[in-house]
Amino acid sequence: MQEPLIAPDHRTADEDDSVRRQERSEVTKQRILDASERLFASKSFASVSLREIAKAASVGVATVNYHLGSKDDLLKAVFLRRATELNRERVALLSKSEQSSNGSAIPLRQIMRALLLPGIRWSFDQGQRGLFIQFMIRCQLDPSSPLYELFYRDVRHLQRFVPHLKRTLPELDEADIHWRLHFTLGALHYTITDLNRLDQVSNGLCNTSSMDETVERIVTSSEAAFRAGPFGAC
Amino acid sequence: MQEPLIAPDHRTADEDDSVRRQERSEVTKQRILDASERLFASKSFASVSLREIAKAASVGVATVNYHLGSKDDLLKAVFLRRATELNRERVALLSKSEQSSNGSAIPLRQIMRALLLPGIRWSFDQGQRGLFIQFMIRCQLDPSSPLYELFYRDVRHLQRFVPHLKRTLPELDEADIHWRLHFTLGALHYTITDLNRLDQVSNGLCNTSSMDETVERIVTSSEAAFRAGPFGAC
DNA sequence: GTCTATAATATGATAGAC
DNA sequence: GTCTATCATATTATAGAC
Repeated sequence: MQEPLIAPDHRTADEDDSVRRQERSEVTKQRILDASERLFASKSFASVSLREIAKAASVGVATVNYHLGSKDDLLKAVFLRRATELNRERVALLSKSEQSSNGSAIPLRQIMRALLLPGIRWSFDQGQRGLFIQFMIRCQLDPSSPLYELFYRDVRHLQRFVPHLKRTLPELDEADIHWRLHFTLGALHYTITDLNRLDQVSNGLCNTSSMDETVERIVTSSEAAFRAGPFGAC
Repeated sequence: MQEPLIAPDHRTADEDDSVRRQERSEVTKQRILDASERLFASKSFASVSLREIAKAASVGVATVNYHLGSKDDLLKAVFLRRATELNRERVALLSKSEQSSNGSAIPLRQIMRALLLPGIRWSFDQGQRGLFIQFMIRCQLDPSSPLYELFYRDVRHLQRFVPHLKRTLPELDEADIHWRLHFTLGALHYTITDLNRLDQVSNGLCNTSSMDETVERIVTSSEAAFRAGPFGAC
């Protein structure tokens, strides 16, 4: 796993060979993960076969097993390769806003943007990130996926948003905030996985191809939902 | 398929037998559909096997095929048994509001309730309806399900809401309305399929066991999102 | 490391007895 | 109508050659 600590100029010809082979191996592994990500994004976990994956990655079936173990392990590897990255982006945006507000409450719009922008941005990515985020959200709703439980543990980064929302909206209690956070995430997930349906329902009236417009629209909508005063008072 | 038009008292003993057998057959078919609904609600389409279904319905594998045909046909039958019912409920609530408002615009809260109440109500149903709505939403997001395309055609009942929203909120243009309808449906779907996650994230702080509270909260939140003024103007 | 070949098992669908 | 038995096929996983 670890690169040997010997300086390159002290390597023998055999050692050089070994390093080159390791690099080639890593490339193959990533190619398998890429192919898996692509397939899992467009089909449910159970309906993708290892043979399909092997074919898409241009390797033999055994190579998949060699690098990534069982099918369940493969799925976890696909997930783990990028999962934390998204949450890190969210929290990074939140921290940046925290710093620039110099000790006073973060404006609601900035909190919403930190929560929503990374997911939307990834979903508009034409490359692997766009595929990944679809795969990720689909797995969350697929109870037959081995990741299902994993998601339920991954809630800490969301909880980081709560104290900031409380401070910015002191008239809301914590339950209010959690409920609206939930509805906001619903809008986000539906937007990421099913923007085509909006196209369909609206007969192409909505411009779903602009990332900036999509972000501004969902941020505006979510902000308004949060501003709706405490629950009992209406 | 059709019940014979002969009056019961003119039936021979053989005909009575035939009718009884038909009824028993229908019961078996419904039992298979119930079992399928239950399994598809908790696992993805591809990961449920016909053998599991047969076992759950206490029939042989061949009986499933006899009554429902192929696996794809079975899924469609499970779907069709209840699919239109939900949309009918929505449109019925909308029509009722239309009548009671006597020619003037329907209050926004009533429109939201017509859109959201049936789905939430079904999801709180302890029986088969609660299972069905989970199955339905999951299939919508599962591109390997044979129903995937079907959903994209099923948009007319949603479009019925648009003119009413336009009339109630004349400051919004049609694109605004479609976008917010989209976000509202996202919140709804996420609430139906993943209310447990809210429990988890909020550490049990939110009372997710009350249907009335859930409805009022999502209606309040969606109403506020629709009231957020036209998109360009903020 | 990567392949081909194969083992062990599971699946959807159907034939045929009752 | 419903069952058991079976077909043809597909699957995951692994053994063994190179």
